[in-house]
Amino acid sequence: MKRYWLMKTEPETYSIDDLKRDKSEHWDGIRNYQARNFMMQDMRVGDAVLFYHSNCKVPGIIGLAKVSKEAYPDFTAWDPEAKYYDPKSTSDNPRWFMVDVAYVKTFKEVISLSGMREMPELDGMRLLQKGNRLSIMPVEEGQFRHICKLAGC
DNA sequence: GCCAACGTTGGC
DNA sequence: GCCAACGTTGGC
Repeated sequence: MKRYWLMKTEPETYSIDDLKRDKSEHWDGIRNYQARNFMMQDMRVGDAVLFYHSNCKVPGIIGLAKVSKEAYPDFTAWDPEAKYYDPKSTSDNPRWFMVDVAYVKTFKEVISLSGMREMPELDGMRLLQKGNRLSIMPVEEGQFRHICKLAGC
């Protein structure tokens, strides 16, 4: 069964343009167990990913990507120089995992968070729930289709 | 830059 | 196992 996801990133750190340039990239730095478990247990190659820009002028969904490699250990956790170094994660017993994500398309216009809050079709969407801080979360098929339709894809 | 919401850590 | 303290996320 194909699944649908939303993945957040700060455009100043890694934007949709960066992914377009790289074509496919490993999604390192996830240090939250819920997000990790989604990657490890549920993400499969070919799953669709809504690409979300956070912490910026107009937060919202800016494009489409897809999972291009299933979960494997996040080796950046082993690097003492890396920003998300975690001494409790080792190569023998990795604590953190990542998937690879491939570029699909950039939307002509960002589908803003505030806009999505106005859409009755998206009622109950996880992204819109109060206090939500997950950087990786599942999206229901109907919600995904609605967003795709708006984006013209 | 502020701050609400949430997750994690660690003392007890 | 409780919970206070702390750190982080991310909208505004």
